[in-house]
Amino acid sequence: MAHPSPSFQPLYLQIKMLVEKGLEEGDWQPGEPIPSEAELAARYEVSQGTVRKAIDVLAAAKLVVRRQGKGTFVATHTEEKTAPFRFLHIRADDGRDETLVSHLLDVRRGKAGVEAARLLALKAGDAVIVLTRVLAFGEEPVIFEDLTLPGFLFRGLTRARTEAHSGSIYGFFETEFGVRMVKAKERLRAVAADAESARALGVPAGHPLLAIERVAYTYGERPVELRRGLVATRRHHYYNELG
Amino acid sequence: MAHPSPSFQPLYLQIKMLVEKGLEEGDWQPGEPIPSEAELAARYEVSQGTVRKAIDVLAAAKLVVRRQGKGTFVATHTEEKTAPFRFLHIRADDGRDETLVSHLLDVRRGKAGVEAARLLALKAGDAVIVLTRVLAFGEEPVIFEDLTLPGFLFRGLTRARTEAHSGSIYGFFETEFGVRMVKAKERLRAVAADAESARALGVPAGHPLLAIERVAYTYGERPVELRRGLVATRRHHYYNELG
DNA sequence: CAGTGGTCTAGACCACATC
DNA sequence: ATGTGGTCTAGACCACTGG
Repeated sequence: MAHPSPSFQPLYLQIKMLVEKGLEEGDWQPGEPIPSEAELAARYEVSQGTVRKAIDVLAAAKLVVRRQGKGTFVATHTEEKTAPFRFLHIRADDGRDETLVSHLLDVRRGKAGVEAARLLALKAGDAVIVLTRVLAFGEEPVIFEDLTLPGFLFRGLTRARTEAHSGSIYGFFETEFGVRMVKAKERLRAVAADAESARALGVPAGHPLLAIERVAYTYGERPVELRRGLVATRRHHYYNELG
Repeated sequence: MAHPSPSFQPLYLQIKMLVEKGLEEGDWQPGEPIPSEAELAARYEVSQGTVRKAIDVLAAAKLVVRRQGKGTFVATHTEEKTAPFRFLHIRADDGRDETLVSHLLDVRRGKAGVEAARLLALKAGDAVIVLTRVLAFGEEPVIFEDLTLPGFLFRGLTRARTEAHSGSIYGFFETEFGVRMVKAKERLRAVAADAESARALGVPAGHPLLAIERVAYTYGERPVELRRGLVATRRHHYYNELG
């Protein structure tokens, strides 16, 4: 049955928002299936084609994943098979995929400075947690980075719990804190290594490094992570495709 | 009328390939409309819905642009209104959009080295044209780059003709040589400025620069440009969104 | 086998642009 | 008024998955 049109937006976008709200509110967990198209069509009293268009949009934004014959699943960062490091754009020059190892250097609590507060939509002085780590590809340290997280979303995050978790850190955030990264914006610059980062990455002080500033977002464009990384681009590079 | 299914691929992908071939062969020029969905449906004897799905794919790949009420148009790099610099990811830190000025330093013909030949799918020694230029944002020189082009595609490219053209260089390639850039892959690194680039960009020798290597492609994944740029990230950065 | 997403059709109507 | 793309429906059938 049709809803003739008591609205401005097309029906399928309204349905999309309803399903998105369900995702946001945790009606279905990451990795689990959402209701079938037929069921959603019945529930919202629209045709299956309209539900399909709605889910097309969500799938394009990678909030859900379709699997023919099985169903539509809530996207997750924890699945080995598909893409455990969807947001990692650093690649080896020779194309090998080396094992990625994280060395956690520090976890501390603090207060947000004005800049971090602005980028994370907090107030200056709000509680934050800052992780510092080095990522090594194979044996070689390649990335030295800080992650700044809003304290109220990551209560109970400790060094031990973080180290206990294997796999991508976004998988950890997802399973342990229910925070799902959905989108990110990055700004890249070239900078000279200072003493600390030079030591961490095994390059001489003053060596050129690729600086990446990332703000990552959950549903509804809400920023939930600020990351500043320094990358030694000796045998690795940042890869990007432009369409 | 339906074609029951004498094939492996879905019908709409077959239609998509037919339309894409038309684009590739220049049946319709950049900026001009392709035939209406109804006409394509009649021509290929499929339903309009199937044509729509085919065009959806082409629109997602930005080969065409839909405009409601007007038609579907061949994408172009020459239109001021939409996005004259679709592939330029360098932005000012403060978000201003300064006028972009190109200073062409050199145009010369030469032979492809092994590396350039590999990336451009040529044979080493094949004729290439190399442009060298500086891009300035406002008054400030920001990018110093080389463009290496296959000679056989850009016959008659001269310094004078290049300078005569205003707007994006991809617009120039499109209108003057019929070469349309459709996609590109980039690799970014941090490097130290050598004497030449330091002079061109107004930074001290050894200053960290963002090095961007781009291979740009036309239809069918055919590489047609190799670009190596050095970016002074004093008050500018490389912007990227991750989905 | 039944259930899921994927394709395809035919037709109605809406929103927008142009004449 | 006409032509374009955009939405929506109802129903048929295909392709794939799993019990």
